[in-house]
Amino acid sequence: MDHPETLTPEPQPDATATSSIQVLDRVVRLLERLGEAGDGGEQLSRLATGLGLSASTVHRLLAALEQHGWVDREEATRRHRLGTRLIALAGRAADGSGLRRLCRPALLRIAAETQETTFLIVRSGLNAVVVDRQEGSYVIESLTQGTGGLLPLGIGSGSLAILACQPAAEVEAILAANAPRYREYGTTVEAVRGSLGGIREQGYMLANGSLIQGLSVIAMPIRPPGRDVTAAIAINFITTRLEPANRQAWLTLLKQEVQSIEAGMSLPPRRTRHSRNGET
Amino acid sequence: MDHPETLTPEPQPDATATSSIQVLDRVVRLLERLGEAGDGGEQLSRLATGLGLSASTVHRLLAALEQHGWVDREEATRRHRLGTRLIALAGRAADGSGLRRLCRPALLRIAAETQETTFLIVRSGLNAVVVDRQEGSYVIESLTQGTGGLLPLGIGSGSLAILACQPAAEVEAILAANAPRYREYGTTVEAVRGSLGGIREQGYMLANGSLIQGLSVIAMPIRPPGRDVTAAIAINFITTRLEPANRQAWLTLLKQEVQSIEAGMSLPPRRTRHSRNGET
DNA sequence: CTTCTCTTTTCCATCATGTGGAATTATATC
DNA sequence: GATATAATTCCACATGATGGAAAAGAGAAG
Repeated sequence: MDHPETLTPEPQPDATATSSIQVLDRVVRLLERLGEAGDGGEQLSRLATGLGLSASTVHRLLAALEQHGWVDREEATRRHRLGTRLIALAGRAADGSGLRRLCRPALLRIAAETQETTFLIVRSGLNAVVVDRQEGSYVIESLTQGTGGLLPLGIGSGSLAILACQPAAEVEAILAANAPRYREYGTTVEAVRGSLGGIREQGYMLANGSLIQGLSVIAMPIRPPGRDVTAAIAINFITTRLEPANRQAWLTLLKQEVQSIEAGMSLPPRRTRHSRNGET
Repeated sequence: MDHPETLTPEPQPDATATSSIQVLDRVVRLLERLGEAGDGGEQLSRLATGLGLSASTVHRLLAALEQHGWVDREEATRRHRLGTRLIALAGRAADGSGLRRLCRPALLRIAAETQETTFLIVRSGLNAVVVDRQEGSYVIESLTQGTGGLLPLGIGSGSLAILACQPAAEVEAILAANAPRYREYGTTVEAVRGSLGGIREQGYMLANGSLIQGLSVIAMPIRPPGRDVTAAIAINFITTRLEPANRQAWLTLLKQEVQSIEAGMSLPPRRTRHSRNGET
């Protein structure tokens, strides 16, 4: 039960969510660290020290993960990176709720109409994740998130729109938990909390270069009748391109599309009677 | 009679790759099964029987996965589905190799020029995965794969283009391994093998409605100077829109873009030491 | 409301399973 | 070629994952 580590300064002060299954926790931390590695990938020894695990353990984990395609290994450099199989898994995850499929036509229409890049954003615990993205003609790649992009709830307009629609108690919990991260983005809990009221009243978030210089965003939460709000659609504009004249038109368009999506979700969760009778 | 306890066929059906870590294997199988579940998600008991595991084990696994955001749970229906966190992880996986970032501008240009939907496809073990996708004006959603789409190597034009560029020995191994799956797609090992020669000669794959009725595809492998070929770009056309007059133009355009990508990859960080010590 | 059935969750004794140190082999650096 | 560093294999050990049993919930039917 004791860990007589000689060189490890701290056992694990980080304590990223620890569940009842040790291996799993380690695998998750391992993959997350791999995700942070740059293009070159990461080498075993570095991962081992970074995670505070023995090289043999990391080696075993990596080998197992590689067998499942969750980790790819460049033979030449002997470096590891996240495996392509994860991409396939995530594709299913994105389709799983049906939300992406449901929203894609709307994203397409909005992107086509506004000529701007449009996003579908979904809550993921304390974060917001870009689930789908539709390019407009004006590409502002470097400033915006790609599919799979992750931001703390409260950072980014779509993220704010989602946060604003959570129950009050949960909002506070989220704010508290994310507080340390806000600093990284140059904002504070107070500032974030301050934005929420307006969003709730108006039903949308309008950012005029407030998060990123020169980038304006219109974001609107998707509020399915019965269920929780966990998604939003956001349109990114180069600030100079979002003229007041257009703004109202885009808001109307967005509102319209969102309502149509919500209508599509109002069908009650399909009740599945277990009629499966394959094996006996 | 309800409990299929009578047989307990095999503790390990061994159908899927089994690594040295039992929990991991189970988690992978669990997630994959969740991925196959429809929009409604899957319930614990069904997962348990489907995987041949005890309910308590599955419960523990699900709880742990949920803590990490890898599984989402709809409280109302008590059903489980793949978690949104996986989407974020996959985003990093897709960016990890730098390939997606490198290719996106090309995808954008091609999609803009041809007005058709364009794909970046990457090898993932025995499969090919859609890593990125750019919509054109003509949306043919239902026929084509979304991001994360998975097909066996050999099925689909991009997939074929990648397969054609693998070393001969590996091609045969892949064909043999995928043979059972080809049948599901209405083709055979021989047919697939037959297509490869032409691709190698021409340097691209042109499908005129051969895989899917009415859908034509031009696909070209990305062949980085030193490394293995693991990616391809594909353009999907409604067959009637791919006129012979345009075909050559699109091929030229594609070739040009691919070459530019290859040029961008030609600066690998590490030099490749030539220590042949393979299997003998 | 009561009863019955099916599903999910908790508990716990058991031992299979994953663990890390040490030894070995491969690879990079000088 | 020599040295240093990283990757891999081996192994005895006890930690941590396991499944059965039983409790707690959730519906459905009477």
